[in-house]
Amino acid sequence: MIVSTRGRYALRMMTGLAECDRTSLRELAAAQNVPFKYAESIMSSLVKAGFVESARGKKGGYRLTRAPAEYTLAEVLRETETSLAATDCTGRKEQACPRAATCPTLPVWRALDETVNDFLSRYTLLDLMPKE
Amino acid sequence: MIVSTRGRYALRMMTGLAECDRTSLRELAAAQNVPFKYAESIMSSLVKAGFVESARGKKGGYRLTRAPAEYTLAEVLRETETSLAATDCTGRKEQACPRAATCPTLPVWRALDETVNDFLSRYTLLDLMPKE
DNA sequence: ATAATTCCTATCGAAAAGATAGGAATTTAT
DNA sequence: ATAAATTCCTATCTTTTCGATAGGAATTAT
Repeated sequence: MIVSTRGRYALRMMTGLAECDRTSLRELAAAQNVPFKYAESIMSSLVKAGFVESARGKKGGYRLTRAPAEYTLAEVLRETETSLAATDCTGRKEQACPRAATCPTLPVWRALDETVNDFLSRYTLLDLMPKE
Repeated sequence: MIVSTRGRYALRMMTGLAECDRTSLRELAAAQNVPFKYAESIMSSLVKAGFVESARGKKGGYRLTRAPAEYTLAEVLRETETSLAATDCTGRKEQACPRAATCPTLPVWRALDETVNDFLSRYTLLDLMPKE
Protein backbone atom coordinates (compact mmCIF):
# COMPACT_ATOMS: atom_id res chain seq x y z
CA MET A 1 0.00 0.00 0.00
CA ILE A 2 1.45 3.33 -1.03
CA VAL A 3 -1.34 5.60 0.13
CA SER A 4 -3.21 4.68 3.30
CA THR A 5 -6.51 5.88 4.67
CA ARG A 6 -4.76 8.64 6.56
CA GLY A 7 -3.29 10.10 3.40
CA ARG A 8 -6.55 9.84 1.51
CA TYR A 9 -8.38 11.53 4.37
CA ALA A 10 -5.82 14.32 4.27
CA LEU A 11 -6.40 14.90 0.58
CA ARG A 12 -10.16 14.84 1.00
CA MET A 13 -9.99 17.31 3.83
CA MET A 14 -7.86 19.63 1.77
CA THR A 15 -10.16 19.51 -1.23
CA GLY A 16 -12.97 20.17 1.22
CA LEU A 17 -11.15 23.24 2.48
CA ALA A 18 -10.57 24.36 -1.08
CA GLU A 19 -14.30 24.56 -1.59
CA CYS A 20 -14.97 27.14 1.09
CA ASP A 21 -13.08 30.10 2.40
CA ARG A 22 -12.86 28.86 5.96
CA THR A 23 -14.52 26.12 7.93
CA SER A 24 -14.46 24.45 11.31
CA LEU A 25 -13.10 20.97 11.64
CA ARG A 26 -16.43 19.70 12.88
CA GLU A 27 -18.17 20.74 9.68
CA LEU A 28 -15.32 19.66 7.46
CA ALA A 29 -14.99 16.22 8.99
CA ALA A 30 -18.72 15.66 8.73
CA ALA A 31 -18.83 16.81 5.12
CA GLN A 32 -15.92 14.62 4.10
CA ASN A 33 -16.92 11.62 6.16
CA VAL A 34 -13.77 11.55 8.22
CA PRO A 35 -13.99 10.59 11.92
CA PHE A 36 -13.71 13.85 13.84
CA LYS A 37 -10.96 12.86 16.23
CA TYR A 38 -8.92 11.25 13.49
CA ALA A 39 -9.39 14.39 11.42
CA GLU A 40 -7.97 16.40 14.29
CA SER A 41 -4.76 14.43 14.27
CA ILE A 42 -4.43 14.69 10.51
CA MET A 43 -5.14 18.40 10.50
CA SER A 44 -2.43 18.94 13.06
CA SER A 45 0.07 17.53 10.52
CA LEU A 46 -1.27 19.79 7.81
CA VAL A 47 -0.96 22.86 10.00
CA LYS A 48 2.54 21.95 11.12
CA ALA A 49 3.54 21.51 7.47
CA GLY A 50 2.19 24.96 6.69
CA PHE A 51 -0.40 23.72 4.23
CA VAL A 52 -3.23 25.01 6.32
CA GLU A 53 -3.76 28.03 8.54
CA SER A 54 -5.72 27.75 11.74
CA ALA A 55 -7.73 30.22 13.80
CA ARG A 56 -8.54 29.29 17.38
CA GLY A 57 -11.52 30.04 19.55
CA LYS A 58 -15.15 30.49 18.70
CA LYS A 59 -15.64 31.19 14.99
CA GLY A 60 -12.24 29.65 14.49
CA GLY A 61 -11.40 27.10 11.85
CA TYR A 62 -9.03 26.26 9.03
CA ARG A 63 -8.16 27.60 5.62
CA LEU A 64 -5.69 26.72 2.87
CA THR A 65 -2.60 28.85 2.54
CA ARG A 66 -2.23 28.35 -1.20
CA ALA A 67 -4.31 27.81 -4.30
CA PRO A 68 -5.27 24.15 -4.83
CA ALA A 69 -3.08 23.89 -7.92
CA GLU A 70 -0.08 24.77 -5.76
CA TYR A 71 -0.18 21.57 -3.70
CA THR A 72 1.23 18.45 -5.27
CA LEU A 73 0.02 15.11 -4.02
CA ALA A 74 3.61 14.21 -3.32
CA GLU A 75 4.15 16.96 -0.78
CA VAL A 76 0.86 16.43 0.98
CA LEU A 77 1.38 12.69 1.26
CA ARG A 78 4.96 13.10 2.37
CA GLU A 79 3.66 14.90 5.45
CA THR A 80 0.73 12.67 6.22
CA GLU A 81 1.90 9.18 5.38
CA THR A 82 4.21 7.38 7.78
CA SER A 83 6.50 6.73 4.85
CA LEU A 84 6.26 6.94 1.09
CA ALA A 85 9.30 4.72 0.63
CA ALA A 86 8.86 1.73 -1.65
CA THR A 87 10.65 -0.53 0.83
CA ASP A 88 12.24 -0.46 4.26
CA CYS A 89 15.54 -0.49 2.38
CA THR A 90 15.02 3.06 1.18
CA GLY A 91 13.10 4.28 4.22
CA ARG A 92 14.10 5.23 7.72
CA LYS A 93 15.95 2.03 8.48
CA GLU A 94 17.96 2.43 5.33
CA GLN A 95 21.23 2.87 7.16
CA ALA A 96 20.62 -0.23 9.25
CA CYS A 97 21.17 -2.65 6.37
CA PRO A 98 24.67 -4.05 6.24
CA ARG A 99 24.21 -5.28 2.69
CA ALA A 100 23.44 -1.82 1.34
CA ALA A 101 26.85 -1.18 -0.17
CA THR A 102 26.75 -4.19 -2.45
CA CYS A 103 23.04 -5.01 -2.67
CA PRO A 104 22.09 -5.40 -6.33
CA THR A 105 18.43 -4.74 -5.58
CA LEU A 106 18.80 -1.44 -3.78
CA PRO A 107 19.18 0.63 -6.97
CA VAL A 108 15.90 -0.81 -8.20
CA TRP A 109 14.08 0.32 -5.08
CA ARG A 110 15.63 3.75 -5.36
CA ALA A 111 14.42 4.01 -8.93
CA LEU A 112 10.97 2.89 -7.85
CA ASP A 113 10.90 5.54 -5.16
CA GLU A 114 11.74 8.13 -7.76
CA THR A 115 9.11 6.87 -10.15
CA VAL A 116 6.41 7.08 -7.53
CA ASN A 117 7.56 10.47 -6.37
CA ASP A 118 7.61 11.80 -9.93
CA PHE A 119 4.14 10.48 -10.49
CA LEU A 120 2.72 12.04 -7.36
CA SER A 121 4.43 15.32 -8.17
CA ARG A 122 2.57 15.60 -11.47
CA TYR A 123 -0.83 15.86 -9.77
CA THR A 124 -2.16 18.65 -7.61
CA LEU A 125 -5.14 19.16 -5.34
CA LEU A 126 -6.89 20.79 -8.26
CA ASP A 127 -6.90 17.43 -10.06
CA LEU A 128 -8.86 15.98 -7.16
CA MET A 129 -11.62 18.54 -7.08
CA PRO A 130 -15.05 17.31 -8.08
CA LYS A 131 -15.92 18.60 -11.52
CA GLU A 132 -18.81 20.87 -12.66
CA MET B 1 5.35 0.40 1.60
CA ILE B 2 5.08 -1.25 -1.78
CA VAL B 3 7.41 -4.16 -1.24
CA SER B 4 7.53 -5.75 2.19
CA THR B 5 10.06 -8.06 3.77
CA ARG B 6 8.17 -11.05 2.49
CA GLY B 7 8.48 -9.95 -1.12
CA ARG B 8 12.14 -9.09 -0.75
CA TYR B 9 12.81 -12.47 0.83
CA ALA B 10 11.04 -14.12 -2.10
CA LEU B 11 13.26 -12.33 -4.59
CA ARG B 12 16.40 -13.16 -2.63
CA MET B 13 15.43 -16.79 -2.43
CA MET B 14 14.83 -16.93 -6.16
CA THR B 15 18.15 -15.33 -7.01
CA GLY B 16 19.68 -17.83 -4.62
CA LEU B 17 18.05 -20.66 -6.53
CA ALA B 18 19.26 -19.16 -9.78
CA GLU B 19 22.82 -19.61 -8.61
CA CYS B 20 22.69 -23.37 -8.21
CA ASP B 21 20.95 -26.14 -10.05
CA ARG B 22 19.00 -27.37 -7.08
CA THR B 23 19.15 -26.82 -3.36
CA SER B 24 17.33 -27.66 -0.16
CA LEU B 25 15.42 -25.00 1.65
CA ARG B 26 17.62 -25.36 4.69
CA GLU B 27 20.71 -24.43 2.73
CA LEU B 28 18.97 -21.74 0.74
CA ALA B 29 17.44 -20.04 3.74
CA ALA B 30 20.74 -20.05 5.57
CA ALA B 31 22.62 -18.68 2.54
CA GLN B 32 20.11 -15.91 2.00
CA ASN B 33 19.61 -15.08 5.64
CA VAL B 34 15.92 -15.78 5.63
CA PRO B 35 14.34 -17.41 8.73
CA PHE B 36 13.81 -21.04 7.81
CA LYS B 37 10.18 -21.34 8.78
CA TYR B 38 9.28 -18.07 7.15
CA ALA B 39 11.11 -19.23 4.04
CA GLU B 40 8.95 -22.34 4.01
CA SER B 41 5.79 -20.31 3.83
CA ILE B 42 7.16 -18.09 1.09
CA MET B 43 8.42 -21.04 -0.92
CA SER B 44 5.02 -22.59 -0.79
CA SER B 45 3.66 -19.55 -2.63
CA LEU B 46 6.40 -19.77 -5.22
CA VAL B 47 5.71 -23.43 -5.87
CA LYS B 48 1.98 -22.87 -6.11
CA ALA B 49 2.59 -20.09 -8.64
CA GLY B 50 4.71 -22.45 -10.72
CA PHE B 51 7.85 -20.35 -10.39
CA VAL B 52 9.69 -23.13 -8.63
CA GLU B 53 9.70 -26.91 -8.85
CA SER B 54 9.97 -29.04 -5.75
CA ALA B 55 11.27 -32.53 -5.08
CA ARG B 56 10.28 -34.19 -1.86
CA GLY B 57 12.12 -36.57 0.42
CA LYS B 58 15.79 -36.98 1.16
CA LYS B 59 17.90 -35.28 -1.50
CA GLY B 60 14.87 -33.24 -2.33
CA GLY B 61 14.84 -29.50 -2.78
CA TYR B 62 13.83 -26.72 -5.12
CA ARG B 63 14.75 -25.45 -8.55
CA LEU B 64 13.63 -22.65 -10.83
CA THR B 65 11.40 -23.56 -13.74
CA ARG B 66 12.63 -20.78 -16.02
CA ALA B 67 15.70 -18.73 -16.77
CA PRO B 68 16.16 -15.79 -14.39
CA ALA B 69 15.51 -13.29 -17.18
CA GLU B 70 12.09 -14.83 -17.64
CA TYR B 71 10.75 -13.70 -14.26
CA THR B 72 9.65 -10.11 -13.93
CA LEU B 73 9.63 -8.56 -10.47
CA ALA B 74 5.98 -7.73 -11.03
CA GLU B 75 4.87 -11.32 -11.36
CA VAL B 76 6.92 -12.57 -8.45
CA LEU B 77 5.71 -9.82 -6.15
CA ARG B 78 2.13 -10.24 -7.25
CA GLU B 79 2.25 -13.76 -5.83
CA THR B 80 4.12 -13.02 -2.64
CA GLU B 81 2.86 -9.64 -1.52
CA THR B 82 -0.51 -9.39 0.15
CA SER B 83 -1.37 -6.67 -2.33
CA LEU B 84 0.51 -4.51 -4.79
CA ALA B 85 -2.36 -2.03 -5.04
CA ALA B 86 -1.46 1.61 -4.46
CA THR B 87 -4.51 2.10 -2.22
CA ASP B 88 -7.38 0.18 -0.74
CA CYS B 89 -9.51 1.90 -3.35
CA THR B 90 -7.92 -0.14 -6.13
CA GLY B 91 -7.35 -3.29 -4.09
CA ARG B 92 -9.60 -6.04 -2.91
CA LYS B 93 -12.13 -3.81 -1.22
CA GLU B 94 -12.45 -1.80 -4.39
CA GLN B 95 -16.08 -2.69 -4.91
CA ALA B 96 -16.95 -1.72 -1.34
CA CYS B 97 -16.59 2.01 -1.91
CA PRO B 98 -19.85 3.75 -2.64
CA ARG B 99 -18.08 6.84 -3.97
CA ALA B 100 -16.24 4.91 -6.66
CA ALA B 101 -18.50 5.95 -9.52
CA THR B 102 -17.92 9.65 -9.06
CA CYS B 103 -14.67 9.80 -7.08
CA PRO B 104 -12.29 12.22 -8.78
CA THR B 105 -9.29 10.63 -7.11
CA LEU B 106 -9.85 7.05 -8.19
CA PRO B 107 -8.45 7.52 -11.71
CA VAL B 108 -5.25 8.85 -10.17
CA TRP B 109 -4.83 5.73 -8.06
CA ARG B 110 -5.49 3.55 -11.07
CA ALA B 111 -2.82 5.39 -13.01
CA LEU B 112 -0.43 4.99 -10.10
CA ASP B 113 -1.11 1.26 -9.99
CA GLU B 114 -0.28 1.06 -13.65
CA THR B 115 2.89 3.09 -13.25
CA VAL B 116 4.16 0.83 -10.50
CA ASN B 117 3.19 -2.28 -12.40
CA ASP B 118 4.94 -1.08 -15.54
CA PHE B 119 8.03 -0.29 -13.55
CA LEU B 120 8.16 -3.69 -11.89
CA SER B 121 7.56 -5.39 -15.22
CA ARG B 122 10.68 -3.84 -16.71
CA TYR B 123 13.00 -5.66 -14.29
CA THR B 124 13.70 -9.36 -14.06
CA LEU B 125 15.45 -11.65 -11.62
CA LEU B 126 18.54 -11.32 -13.77
CA ASP B 127 18.75 -7.66 -12.82
CA LEU B 128 19.00 -8.69 -9.18
CA MET B 129 21.85 -11.15 -9.54
CA PRO B 130 25.09 -10.13 -7.88
CA LYS B 131 27.59 -8.97 -10.51
CA GLU B 132 31.31 -9.87 -11.11
C1' DA C 1 -19.34 33.93 31.73
C1' DT C 2 -20.32 30.82 28.08
C1' DA C 3 -19.95 28.38 24.04
C1' DA C 4 -17.34 26.94 20.25
C1' DT C 5 -13.40 26.08 18.73
C1' DT C 6 -8.18 24.52 18.13
C1' DC C 7 -4.49 22.13 20.44
C1' DC C 8 -2.07 18.49 23.04
C1' DT C 9 -1.08 13.94 25.03
C1' DA C 10 -2.30 9.52 25.84
C1' DT C 11 -4.35 5.36 24.76
C1' DC C 12 -7.24 1.71 22.72
C1' DG C 13 -8.47 -2.05 19.43
C1' DA C 14 -8.08 -4.38 15.19
C1' DA C 15 -5.48 -5.85 11.48
C1' DA C 16 -1.30 -6.97 9.17
C1' DA C 17 3.37 -8.49 9.10
C1' DG C 18 7.03 -11.23 10.58
C1' DA C 19 8.19 -15.32 12.53
C1' DT C 20 7.75 -19.92 14.85
C1' DA C 21 5.92 -24.79 16.23
C1' DG C 22 4.79 -29.46 15.45
C1' DG C 23 4.07 -33.04 12.94
C1' DA C 24 2.35 -35.74 8.54
C1' DA C 25 3.90 -37.34 4.02
C1' DT C 26 7.51 -38.54 0.89
C1' DT C 27 11.84 -40.14 -0.82
C1' DT C 28 16.69 -41.68 -0.75
C1' DA C 29 20.40 -44.21 1.28
C1' DT C 30 21.92 -47.78 4.05
C1' DA D 1 13.01 -52.40 6.85
C1' DT D 2 14.71 -48.50 8.94
C1' DA D 3 16.55 -44.06 9.46
C1' DA D 4 17.47 -39.59 7.87
C1' DA D 5 16.44 -35.65 5.26
C1' DT D 6 13.47 -33.36 3.14
C1' DT D 7 8.82 -31.00 1.47
C1' DC D 8 4.16 -30.04 2.88
C1' DC D 9 0.33 -28.53 5.86
C1' DT D 10 -2.09 -26.19 9.62
C1' DA D 11 -2.02 -23.59 13.46
C1' DT D 12 -0.30 -20.12 16.46
C1' DC D 13 2.47 -16.48 18.49
C1' DT D 14 4.50 -11.75 18.74
C1' DT D 15 5.32 -7.22 17.23
C1' DT D 16 4.25 -3.36 14.70
C1' DT D 17 1.31 -0.39 12.22
C1' DC D 18 -3.00 1.70 11.39
C1' DG D 19 -7.32 3.59 12.31
C1' DA D 20 -9.80 5.60 15.77
C1' DT D 21 -11.07 7.50 20.39
C1' DA D 22 -10.78 10.00 25.12
C1' DG D 23 -10.26 13.85 27.97
C1' DG D 24 -9.15 18.05 28.90
C1' DA D 25 -6.21 22.63 28.46
C1' DA D 26 -5.90 26.94 25.86
C1' DT D 27 -8.02 30.42 23.07
C1' DT D 28 -11.41 33.59 21.29
C1' DA D 29 -15.99 35.67 19.76
C1' DT D 30 -20.26 36.90 21.67
